[in-house]
Amino acid sequence: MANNKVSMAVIRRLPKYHRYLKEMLENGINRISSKELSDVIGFTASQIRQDLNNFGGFGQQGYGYNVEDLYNEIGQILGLVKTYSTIIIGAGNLGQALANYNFGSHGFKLEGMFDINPKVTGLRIRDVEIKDMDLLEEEIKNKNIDIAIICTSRDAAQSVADDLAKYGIKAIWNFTPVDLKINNQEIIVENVHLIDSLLTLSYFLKEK
Amino acid sequence: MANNKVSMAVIRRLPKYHRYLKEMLENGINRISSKELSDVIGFTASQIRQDLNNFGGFGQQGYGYNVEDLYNEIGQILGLVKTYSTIIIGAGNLGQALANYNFGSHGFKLEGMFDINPKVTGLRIRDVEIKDMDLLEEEIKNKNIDIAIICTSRDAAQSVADDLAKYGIKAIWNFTPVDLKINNQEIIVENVHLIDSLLTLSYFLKEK
DNA sequence: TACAATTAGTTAATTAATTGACAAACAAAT
DNA sequence: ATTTGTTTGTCAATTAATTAACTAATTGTA
Repeated sequence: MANNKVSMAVIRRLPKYHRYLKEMLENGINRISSKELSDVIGFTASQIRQDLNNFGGFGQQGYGYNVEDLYNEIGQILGLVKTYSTIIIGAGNLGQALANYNFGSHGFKLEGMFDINPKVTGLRIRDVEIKDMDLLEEEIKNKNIDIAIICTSRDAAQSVADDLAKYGIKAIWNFTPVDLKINNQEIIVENVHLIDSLLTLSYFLKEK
Repeated sequence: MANNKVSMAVIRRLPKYHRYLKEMLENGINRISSKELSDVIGFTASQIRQDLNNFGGFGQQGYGYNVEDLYNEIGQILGLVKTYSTIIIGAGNLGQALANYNFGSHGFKLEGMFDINPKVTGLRIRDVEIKDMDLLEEEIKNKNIDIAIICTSRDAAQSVADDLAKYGIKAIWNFTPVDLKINNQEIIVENVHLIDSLLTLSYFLKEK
């Protein structure tokens, strides 16, 4: 399973499956067919079966899928079996908001926050101290940080990303309106680009 | 131009064109070919030409595209010609962070913030007072609000969205981990789903 | 136990998206 | 004025993604 390359379109649907299955689990539903899942999630039943079969046959003919098993399988596929250590670079409004966001429940532990601004360094958000950027390298190496969340200004973003790459970060979750260029193909970069999302909304609003 | 239905894939690339063209404009570049744009933006030159031709022939053979004109054309397509009035529902960490985010520069004006929590109502963020939810209907109607940004808890999201629809909102930018169900097809809903983005990152991290 | 109903997995068909190719238009140089 | 090189817009070809159809396994029921 997962032998041939799975398309990006499929991968980006997985979190949605995961979300809906969790909800069903919480509601005590323990069995679901692709048809029923289709009705609530909005993908076609055929697509759901295709998607899941990229990773293996999790269902059973005549029965459907066991909700708990499928939820766990998808969690495994998404890598939610271990805890990832994260840091936030840039402790402005967005950085602080993300620090307060409850990613911990999904297995992402916030190990540190960094900023150059002396007005915020020393402050603590949810028991995590905001440290000066000078301590970044040491922290990444000592605590073996997996994921850096970049919430700096647009101008600082690329240079911070270069440093992170140098210090051995494994993944970058980027909230700045910049497409980060990282030479090392081993490093995962996921961009959020909030403005792009807002402009897409704006496009459709104008169309009406 | 823009006669036949433009695909979602194309529309979601427009903000990226807009971003890169703005940067070029700021750097004093006033002429660009699809080939050159391809090199910096990462789409193929063919795709760029196809994308732009969904909306009209903005270029000229032998010359390329005028950066300023193209930037303005895409801005127009994205609806960035008028100012949209927005409100934020849910003035917790994320709501406050978004209030401080500089969307104003793109033509989105924050007209109000709302929360049920008396600990935050009355506070002011960037000159915008956080009001009680009781005043939501009045504000939307009086100030003719275009876009509501939902930053409430997961549990409150759908009920807030139902109210917004009732009060005549035109678009919803949703930051809660819920797929909002709005019957009125005229209302635009754009979901951000930060967790989905993080889980996608997690997937690729696990793959390594 | 037999039979009808259900449903996953899989292959085929269809549709959508991307890439390639090329003629016509234009710019720049001689 | 002519020629050469560039580059778009567009059509065709290709590739990717989605949907439909079908088979075989299993469930539930009589």
